[in-house]
Amino acid sequence: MTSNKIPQPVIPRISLYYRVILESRKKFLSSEEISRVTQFSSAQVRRDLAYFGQFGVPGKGYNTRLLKDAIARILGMDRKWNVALVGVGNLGRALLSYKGFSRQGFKICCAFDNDKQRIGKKFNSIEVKDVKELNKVIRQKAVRIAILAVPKEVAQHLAERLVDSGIRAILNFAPLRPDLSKSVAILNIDLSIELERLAHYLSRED
Amino acid sequence: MTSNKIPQPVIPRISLYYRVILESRKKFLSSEEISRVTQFSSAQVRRDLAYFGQFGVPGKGYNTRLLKDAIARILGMDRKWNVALVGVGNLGRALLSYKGFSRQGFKICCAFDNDKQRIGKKFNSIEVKDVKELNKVIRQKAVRIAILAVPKEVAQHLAERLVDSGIRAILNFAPLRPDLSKSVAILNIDLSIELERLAHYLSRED
DNA sequence: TAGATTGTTAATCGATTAACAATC
DNA sequence: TAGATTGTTAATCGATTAACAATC
Repeated sequence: MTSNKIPQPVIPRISLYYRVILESRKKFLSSEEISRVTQFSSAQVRRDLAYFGQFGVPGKGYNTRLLKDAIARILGMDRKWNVALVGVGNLGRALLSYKGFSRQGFKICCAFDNDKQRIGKKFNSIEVKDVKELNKVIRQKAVRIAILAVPKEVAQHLAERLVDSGIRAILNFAPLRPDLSKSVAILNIDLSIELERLAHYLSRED
Repeated sequence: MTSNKIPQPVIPRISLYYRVILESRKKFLSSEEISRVTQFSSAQVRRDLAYFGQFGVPGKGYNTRLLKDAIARILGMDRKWNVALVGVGNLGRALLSYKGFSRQGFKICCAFDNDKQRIGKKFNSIEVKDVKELNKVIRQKAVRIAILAVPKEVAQHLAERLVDSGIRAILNFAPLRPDLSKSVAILNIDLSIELERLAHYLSRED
């Protein structure tokens, strides 16, 4: 029923459809209407949704309330997720203060650093713990998602410790791709690579 | 010579090869060696590089110094890039302080905000300017890359103003995809979508 | 019923890979 | 020369799209 042979790009697109639905006040939305807002073709909208079931009504479109619930379930947004944060530098603190996460059901429930200056301090009412306690705390709270915002030199090591602690999915901001068991999901947000893509684009221009 | 029909995923991979080359102390690197580090197949490494020319020596591999220079040229890393920052909230300040950018030739040369509390303040020796001056300053400095780190409510408007000011490439952190002329490159870093991908992955697991 | 829009299939497009002749 | 590795082609794989019968 769920993901049998779903193309990689489908889930991120479904997230975008979800936003459109959340913001719509209409009872029904057609694939054509979703297409207009997201810029994906209506055929793609229908195909993407059809991977997960039959949510539409021919001639009318998709019942917004039902589709919202269906997508929430697909994306795991029908529940709350605890998230562990490793690294409370500039970026880590920015993420701690970001209100958007909680609005979507993600709660940073613990934060770790190795810097004595930071340990014990509170940011956004989360107390920074010594990274030595990482394993203990994550196990105890049964956290499964982590955000890794540490220097590249320690990223591989800490990613491994996260997995040892029970983490199953990592959002990694270090400019290094940790090499982990294939059963752990890791998404790399690599700002240098994105900037290089832009620089390449401009270099071609002139 | 440059990009005629280069598949989208090529440039980000080339960025990763570039890192491997920068960190290698060997005179020659084979596609097989690059493959081992990056986890892309050696055929893919050769194919990707071949889009841009013939850099290798059959039987030996790629001359590291020559390949480094070639890729630097491809990625536009053979020069410096000025970058404008719009939005000096938590995330914007984190990006201002990030040392990694300058190491790669990107320099945040100006920063803008609409918050009186922030205007005039200096972060990392960059003075925050009133967003009203955005057009004037960006034109005058002839900046072509911008980082957009503002709330989603104002992202579309500010993206348009950036383009009006001469910006040709935008790294956007707002959870909204600005709709711009196709001739402007825009890359969206959308943390909500990435977290939803992870949540989806975990939801399938159990 | 007539009009609208879904869900799905087959055709197309785009990217990756395997294999190997060419070459150092 | 023998050994190694490139650059490239053809085959394969994966994702998107166009089209339309089914259906409300």
